[in-house]
Amino acid sequence: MTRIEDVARLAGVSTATVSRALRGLPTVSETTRSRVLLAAEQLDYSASPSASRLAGGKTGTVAVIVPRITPWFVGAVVEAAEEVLHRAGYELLLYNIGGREHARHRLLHRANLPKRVDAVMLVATPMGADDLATIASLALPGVTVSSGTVVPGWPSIRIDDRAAGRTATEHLLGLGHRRIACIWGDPADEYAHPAHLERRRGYQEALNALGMLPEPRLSVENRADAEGGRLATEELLSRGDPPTAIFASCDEMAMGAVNALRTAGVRVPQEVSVVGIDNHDLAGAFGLSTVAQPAAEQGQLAAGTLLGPLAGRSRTDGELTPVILPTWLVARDSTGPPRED
Amino acid sequence: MTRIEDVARLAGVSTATVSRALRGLPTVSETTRSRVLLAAEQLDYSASPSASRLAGGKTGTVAVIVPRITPWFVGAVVEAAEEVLHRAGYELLLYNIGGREHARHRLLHRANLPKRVDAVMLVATPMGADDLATIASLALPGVTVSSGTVVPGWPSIRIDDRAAGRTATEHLLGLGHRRIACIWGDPADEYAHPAHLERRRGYQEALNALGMLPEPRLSVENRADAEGGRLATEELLSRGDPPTAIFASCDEMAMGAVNALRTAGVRVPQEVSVVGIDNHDLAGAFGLSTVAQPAAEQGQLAAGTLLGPLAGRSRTDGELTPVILPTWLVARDSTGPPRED
DNA sequence: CTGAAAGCGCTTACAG
DNA sequence: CTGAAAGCGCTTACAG
Repeated sequence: MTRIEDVARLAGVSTATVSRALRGLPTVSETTRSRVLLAAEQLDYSASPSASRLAGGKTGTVAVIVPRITPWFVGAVVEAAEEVLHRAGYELLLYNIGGREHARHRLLHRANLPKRVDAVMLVATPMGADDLATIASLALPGVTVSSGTVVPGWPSIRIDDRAAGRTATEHLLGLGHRRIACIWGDPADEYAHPAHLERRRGYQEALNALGMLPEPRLSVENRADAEGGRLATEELLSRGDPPTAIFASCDEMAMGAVNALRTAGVRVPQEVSVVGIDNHDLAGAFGLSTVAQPAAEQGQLAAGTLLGPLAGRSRTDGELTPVILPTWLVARDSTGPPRED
Repeated sequence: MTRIEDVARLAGVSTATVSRALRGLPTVSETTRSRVLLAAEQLDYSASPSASRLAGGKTGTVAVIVPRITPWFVGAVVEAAEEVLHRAGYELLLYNIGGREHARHRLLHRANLPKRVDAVMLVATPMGADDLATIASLALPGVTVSSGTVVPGWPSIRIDDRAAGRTATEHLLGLGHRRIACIWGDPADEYAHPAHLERRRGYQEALNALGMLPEPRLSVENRADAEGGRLATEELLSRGDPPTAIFASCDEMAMGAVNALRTAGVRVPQEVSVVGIDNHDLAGAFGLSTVAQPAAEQGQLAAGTLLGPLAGRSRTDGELTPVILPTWLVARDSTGPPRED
């Protein structure tokens, strides 16, 4: 491994000058800089990250914290953020804290985040009060993406989940449906993502706006995935007097619902319509009507937000208004007018 | 930030002893160790990674290289590997080299991987001869997961893609189909993943075994996602004299195929059967028949494989037989006997 | 614009 | 089993 000293010797300058020249600091004459660059090139030199970090105090790394990796939304956000970050020369340390309490605890208490990274990005990861306090004590810059909870001092990027729920429900109402069920995800445990709750609230608001009251028996809660959607829908069907339409709080659940209906011999959308939220990668192939949210844009924006603080620019400490990205209806084949009885 | 010296002072020992005690080295008396542990606890001390790396030469980090993050298989592998790695105390640096040639080049030539990580995991990322030579010159331990190409000296974990293609096709043949189309992914560019080619070969072999010859007009190539499956299927339908069954080289394409068929008014499986490969997360909700492969297991195994070299144990340099995991048929609702004409 | 020197916070022979 | 000291390879005031 060639060291900075080798480059300094070859270029005939001090190591301090090599360091400055290679990092593009302005206090180096052009002729010196080019000499250094040439020498570094010849020796195929690049600085040791560990040494730079120890001496400079910056890690050039950001921690991306996710609750899972496989869900479509998480993957899309991380993928987009990764590109922005790497393009800007930063590394991405991935932490999946999942449902595993010890993983969350280890990350927050033992991982020593401030010594490992310069910034943190929280994707779809709600935090309890305890965790929020811990994070605040880290004094790292950060950003949250669709995380339900807001970290004081960090920008937040998200959609308006309640509005998305309203849009989905209004789509069904507009088609003429009046018996609309809601299947929604994530039971209310400590780390449940509030998005589903919000979306359900949107559903209720849309009904209320028409003077309707959501029927408790038309509301079923289950896991926020396809399997949960299937189970919730089976439960719904077992209760008798089925709805003419189902609003699901995410596309995975909606797909499970469509599957359960077809399995039960119920035609979609002729007998029952289904609408979800997200515009999952496979929603198109599924023919699923949904309310789309821009996932990649959220990842890009979030990463972009970090670039300033990473470069040392302290954030404008003004009040941080959340960035709320638009959602929009994408009507496909899983919704239609209710059957004429 | 408390430093090792603070702990040493409080415990009344040297920093060398603190370092040894905290890392669990055997050359420390139990009474000393517990004194050190207590002091570290009191001061909430944990070693600075940068300093440890610089002094010790180990990064405690592994690079996970992927071609994308959103595909189901990649996410499932990374998720499983992440858990094993973090549990063992290692960090995970994520590199998405995507289709971006400059990302691949930067990672291999500029990122200085040996100074950043102790090991590398290649997920579903085939490499050209040039890249292989570069990787070999890095002299890092590593492992490949379903990457098509094998890196000399690295274990490889994968499935038998050709056998999977055969199994899928034999399923259709067993149902009585004789006009079976193949839609398959990834055109043959330099970085195309060979899995699709192999799976298609399995399809051909299955036909050959029955004395049949694959018809060129029943074979269509397109992108390895739902959209590509849709387009390939539309092309197939436009050629007239359609098949009674379609084998798709991955589930995403299969879902796109089912969608294209339904959109064209063709019932699945009554008029045309569709089978994929992977057992994608949503294949169940989709009712898709498929040949399943164990993704999480591949991630776990791969991460486990790295643990030895990471701990300093040099690999048994014997010949590395690839670990080939089993695949199995999961018949759902998208396949059935051909229509009686 | 440039250099000498100190220092970042650990780990590792080496010696005892 | 333990410690003093050197060293890992950079960056950063400080001085000029």
